[in-house]
Amino acid sequence: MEGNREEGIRKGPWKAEEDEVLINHVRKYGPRDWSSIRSKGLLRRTGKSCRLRWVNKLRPNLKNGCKFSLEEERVVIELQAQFGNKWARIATYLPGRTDNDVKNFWSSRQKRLARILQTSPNSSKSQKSKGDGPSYHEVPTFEARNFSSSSGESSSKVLPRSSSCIQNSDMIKMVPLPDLVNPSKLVNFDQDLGHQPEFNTTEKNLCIGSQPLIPFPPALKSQPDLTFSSESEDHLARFGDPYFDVFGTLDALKLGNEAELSFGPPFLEPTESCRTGGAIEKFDTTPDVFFDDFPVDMFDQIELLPKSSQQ
DNA sequence: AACGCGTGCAACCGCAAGCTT
DNA sequence: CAAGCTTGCGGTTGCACGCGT
Repeated sequence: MEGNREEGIRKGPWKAEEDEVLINHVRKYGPRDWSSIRSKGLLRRTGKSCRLRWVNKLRPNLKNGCKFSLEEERVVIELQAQFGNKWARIATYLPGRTDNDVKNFWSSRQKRLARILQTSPNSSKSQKSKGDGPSYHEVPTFEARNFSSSSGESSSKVLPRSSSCIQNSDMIKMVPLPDLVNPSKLVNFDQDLGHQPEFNTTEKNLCIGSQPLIPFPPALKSQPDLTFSSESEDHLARFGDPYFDVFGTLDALKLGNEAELSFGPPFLEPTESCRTGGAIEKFDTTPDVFFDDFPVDMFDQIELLPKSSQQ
């Protein structure tokens, strides 16, 4: 429309001066009229670029440079299962996080997971001790280190695979992963994650134990609360089935015949790890270092507890 | 010390929805 | 009602950094 005025458009990393101009604009006019920033000659950036910069970096109360906490990871995982790749929507459940953050987090996670699952099956160190049969039909116990950054001390709890993982009320309620961890379904892994249309929307809150996981932002008061899919409930019901391949891919990894899972209050450590050294990254990884590489959620899909009024 | 690789993040692009005229 | 414009969203890409070899 305006011909070659495009030529003057600046791209690439933002300078501090540009940020300042943008912030001043928002102070004066609010976070809108992005395109006027360029038309007024304040910046040689497109309105889109300005908006993106504001939303992703300059907006107040952003958790910039802060790793996703375990709680946040769970929220993302559960909401992604429910909403699909609706990053903006998911981000509204995560104060201080942007859709870009969520998107990047998820994409990194996907890559990591895909890589692990790709390389694991023939890994010599993972399999050889397991014998001939499909390892995932064995019944190992499973250990996960305490994810807390506080110390190497972890109050591990053994979770026999064939037993119910539902812990008592102050513990995380464990729900087995859906088929996405079933190696036979890996081909369509991404697609499968992208849509799970069977999720219902009834009155439930996202909780860990008896605690609501996160407060829902006011803007979402009209949103249906998170729910637990019938599919997940089905997995839950099947969890006692020794042939239900919840941890199959674990066997394919470095998991031996035994592993423990530890859950409990320290596991729920909130996000204060921000800017203090990346607790998640640094959680104790003693011998079972496989956990470092392991997608956290492979074991810990959270259960959404019904509101008391519901049952 | 150098190199390669993996990862995280910032930013761009195209498309779609919503709004305004 | 339609066209143009703005805003928002999701996918993708490129770069910088850290880590292992």
